[in-house]
Amino acid sequence: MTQTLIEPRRASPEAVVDVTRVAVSTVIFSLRRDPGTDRLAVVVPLVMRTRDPHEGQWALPGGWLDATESLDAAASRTLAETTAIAPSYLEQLYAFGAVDRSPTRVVSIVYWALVRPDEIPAAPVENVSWHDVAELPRLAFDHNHIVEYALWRLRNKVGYSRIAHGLLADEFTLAELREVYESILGRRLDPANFRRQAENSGTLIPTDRFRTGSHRPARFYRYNQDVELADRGPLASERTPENESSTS
Amino acid sequence: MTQTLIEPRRASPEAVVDVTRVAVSTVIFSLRRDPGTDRLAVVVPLVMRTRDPHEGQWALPGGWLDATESLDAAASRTLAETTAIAPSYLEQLYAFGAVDRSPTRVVSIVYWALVRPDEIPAAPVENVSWHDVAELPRLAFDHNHIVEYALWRLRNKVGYSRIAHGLLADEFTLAELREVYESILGRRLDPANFRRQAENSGTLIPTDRFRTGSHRPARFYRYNQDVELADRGPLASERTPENESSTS
DNA sequence: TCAAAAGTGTTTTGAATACACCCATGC
DNA sequence: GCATGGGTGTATTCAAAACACTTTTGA
Repeated sequence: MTQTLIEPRRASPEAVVDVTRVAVSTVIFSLRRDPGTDRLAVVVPLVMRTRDPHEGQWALPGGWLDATESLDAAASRTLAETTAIAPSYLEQLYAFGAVDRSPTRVVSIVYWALVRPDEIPAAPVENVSWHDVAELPRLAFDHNHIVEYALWRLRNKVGYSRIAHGLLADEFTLAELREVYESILGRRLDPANFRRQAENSGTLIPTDRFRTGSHRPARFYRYNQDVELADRGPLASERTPENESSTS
Repeated sequence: MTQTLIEPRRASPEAVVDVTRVAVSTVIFSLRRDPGTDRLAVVVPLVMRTRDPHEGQWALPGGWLDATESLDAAASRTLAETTAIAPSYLEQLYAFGAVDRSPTRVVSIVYWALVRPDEIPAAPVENVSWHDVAELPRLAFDHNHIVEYALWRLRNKVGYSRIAHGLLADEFTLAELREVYESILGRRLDPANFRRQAENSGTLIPTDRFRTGSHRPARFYRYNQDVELADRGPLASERTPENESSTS
């Protein structure tokens, strides 16, 4: 089901030189526990390109914008075709349009998304593999640059919104939530202070269940679904049903 | 020199139904003192459309993306053609691509810019007029929505960056700077606290000159040019010479 | 001398931080 | 019991805010 960038049909070959095509790509973030270090790593799915340009290189999942679908819809479709899952968060990142970013003129509307690790299908998808963002290979086009920018946005936004929740299952302990923040920000957080901030945010609902382990049980929390993952301003009303996540 | 949205030449008429065209528009913010209330108002230049669709309605300045120019370059060109001035700040806002936002399929890459009032040419440009964003008429396409979103971004960004400086001349008093903030945020700020924040920001350089008026003279300040107007992350390196402002 | 804006000082509040310490469980 | 993470209490630091007060000018 993976759709890579191939030439769409066009009216006449002569038009090529003058035509700017619109592509949509998505940087899909998720988390994976490294079996070796036992630490959470931020990972993104990449697609192996099977044709030129950049055949044999890893690239962001994406495809051409259909004339009959909105940008958001195109991002959702792309994402579903690649990973077969609905993201818990999806937001437009940036439009990249340097003239020389591709052999032919392509403007890419790039989205970024968050996916809960438990929603990633166990069965691997052909030509797709998840990569630690800290150890990315050289990607096709300007995709290294794009991932770098998406990471910057993720790290910024995690500081003033609750998007980290988009990477967690419905119920989670405060230690698990803290670990998400730590893996994204790349530094340790004080458990006591983190707990207070989380509790005072008004977005967490304590449950009656506890995670039992080898030590004192930790309370499970849920999210207050009334609170948006992030303030998107006047854009929030633009959301279409296909972008609504399983959060709701 | 005002360029409005007209049909670009295309290879063959049959291609129309399948072609998605890319336009670039810019929300250009500036400030104007209302002669009546003597208060600063946030204003944007609008262009009267002289042909369908939406003939006779005001619209954001914009034009089609040339196949040989980057998105940033297209925004700069558009802006220069409309206002004949270089903005002190220019940043991509959002890509709008709803299917029904125009009779034909158009994806608009929208930028937002800041312009110093003293850089606006006194001679009016044909079909262009500046409007108070608080009293906008019904605009063409989804441009009301776009301006609303741009305003939201401006108000957000003014809180954690020094972009307000992009609306002021080289030298200014703290009262003038404070008035810019007040007009953007729509609320009064404490002069004493504002002064302290401004002085501690490390971005202001006091001069030896003073604004004399009917009362105690106020010191002029300049900006520390070493500090960027806003942290644009990894995107900062993307800036091309044509986007560099007169700030540098 | 007075009005008005420039500029300083002081107090309070609240959030972020650091860190000491108690609690509850499996082993 | 004791190791280990869960969870609480508290002191410190820092910035934002509120507001009283002094300074300097033109009229």
